[in-house]
Amino acid sequence: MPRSFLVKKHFNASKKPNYSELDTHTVILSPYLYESYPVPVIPQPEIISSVAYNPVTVWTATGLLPPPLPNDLSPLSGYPSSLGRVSPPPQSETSSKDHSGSESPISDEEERIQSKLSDPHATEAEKFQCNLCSKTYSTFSGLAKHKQLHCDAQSRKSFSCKYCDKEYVSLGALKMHIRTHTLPCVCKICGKAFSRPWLLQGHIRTHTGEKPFSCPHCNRAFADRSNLRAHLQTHSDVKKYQCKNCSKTFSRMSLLHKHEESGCCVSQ
DNA sequence: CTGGGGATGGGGCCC
DNA sequence: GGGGCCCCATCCCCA
Repeated sequence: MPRSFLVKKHFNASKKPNYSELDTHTVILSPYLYESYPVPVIPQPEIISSVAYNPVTVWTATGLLPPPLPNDLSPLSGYPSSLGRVSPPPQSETSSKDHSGSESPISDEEERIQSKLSDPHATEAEKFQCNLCSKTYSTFSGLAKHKQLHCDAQSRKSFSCKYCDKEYVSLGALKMHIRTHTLPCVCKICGKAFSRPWLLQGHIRTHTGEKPFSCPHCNRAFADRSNLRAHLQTHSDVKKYQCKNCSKTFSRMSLLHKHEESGCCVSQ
């Protein structure tokens, strides 16, 4: 899966991009002032109607303050249940999970049958017509169900992004998606932009060195919970991702993929 | 080459 | 409806 349209990040000094060129709309505030935390700069989008779009308000310092370090951050108390469970198979195409694919799974015929089954008068002449697709129903409830499950949802699927082909059934979903284009959350130190505040928050930890997630088995600490979770796999004898052929286990799916690509599964 | 850490994106859920 | 958070996934880099 492509990592998205975001510009590939390079944190090595030798590869550090000129973030000031990323977005001419961004304003880089003076660095090293994190007692006030970064203020996101919202490019004024023209991707949706001005009526619909409601720019994100300026954040307050409290809104971006790093979370306190609760005691239950330790994986011992908070993680085992999730860590122990088996991950679902990876999605073959994440874009298929977005809101654009939210059509009702109920076919027209099934819907009609459902409508009739649920209504004792379904055999009567159909007199309730959908004003969107002209389909007729014998009862109002049948029509209402149709509109709720199918037609209204389709008619609402009209919020499309001007930056890409994606469509969304709700304005909120579109707004969130648009943030991935406009990247309104800008780091005051390096100017890097993010789509969501918590992404920026995690990024800020790379500057501050804050690592609130500590491993209960060793002295390591991590700035990101997911990375701690991955690290905990390294302490496990039986790791989460197993090769179907040689039964070797790996702490990360990427390692399993590498293993498979190296020829283990091909040779058997 | 392999394993692991760092960084980050997106969907989903909850409030 | 929106924001915050969680979880999963992935890419990149390094030892």
